Amino acid sequence: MQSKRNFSVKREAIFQTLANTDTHPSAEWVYEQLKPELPGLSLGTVYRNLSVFKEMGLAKSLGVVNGQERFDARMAPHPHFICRKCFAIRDVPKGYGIPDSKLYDSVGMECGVKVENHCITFYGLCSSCMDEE
Amino acid sequence: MQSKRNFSVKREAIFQTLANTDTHPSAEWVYEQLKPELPGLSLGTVYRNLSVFKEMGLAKSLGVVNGQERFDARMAPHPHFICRKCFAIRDVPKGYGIPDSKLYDSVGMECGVKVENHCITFYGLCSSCMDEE
DNA sequence: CTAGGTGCAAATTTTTTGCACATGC
DNA sequence: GCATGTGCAAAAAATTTGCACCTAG
Repeated sequence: MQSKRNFSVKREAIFQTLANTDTHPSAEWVYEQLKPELPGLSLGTVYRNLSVFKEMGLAKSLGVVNGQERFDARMAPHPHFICRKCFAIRDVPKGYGIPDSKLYDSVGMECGVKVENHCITFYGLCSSCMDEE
Repeated sequence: MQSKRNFSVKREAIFQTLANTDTHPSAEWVYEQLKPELPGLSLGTVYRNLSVFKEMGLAKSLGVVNGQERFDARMAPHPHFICRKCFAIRDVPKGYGIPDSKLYDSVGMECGVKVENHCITFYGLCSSCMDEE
């Protein structure tokens, strides 16, 4: 039985896990979440499917945080906040960031490159970690 | 004999290599640059010293690009451009990016966090890689 | 049957670390 | 001599990959 998206059961489960969390998880985290539900799942499969999602444009990498690559299925560009202590990642509402759509052209002109994308990340302390200080 | 900064000869050489390039290099790149000049140098020493510079606030990490961490000794915050094909990193003049210094407070308020830092990265194709397409 | 998906473990790659030795003061 | 720095190689950690099997259509 496959989903409407024609994903295998496991691929669909991995995608849903990624899509239904706001933790911007690592492969390991997705794997731990799904292990109770899908005892046969293997970590390599999670890695492989996350790569598939990236290629299909269904997910993007937020980069390596504390040694692990983190993923996001919210494809609309928006800034992120990363806690330097617990490495939680939160979405920052769009609007805090680059406002002008002509900026890609300006930067491209200025640097002699073709800008296709950008990302904005704020760093600091999340509320839980602030309390502990 | 040590430098005015009281660095060991090798530490100073590693720092100068980092400070005098605009390639935003990886540890490996610094190591390869210095090997002819310092045949006894070991890669572990480069990694250790780059960590030291980060702790001292003399360098910062630009994150992991194509599997390797990249470093920058220009501490003034400024955006970067990363080529998705050859992974070259270029500085983007400050001014292309977040203009308002109160933004940290706004984001902090909005998200319930303490913002201490940010980074802006543009992605696309550098001029060499554009020519090859 | 065929193509795509998966488990498993080994391999790869980058970075870190332990420890003995070296160096500068 | 002492504290710091370093070479070397092993270890650690994350990710990728080869290959046999398995499952859906």
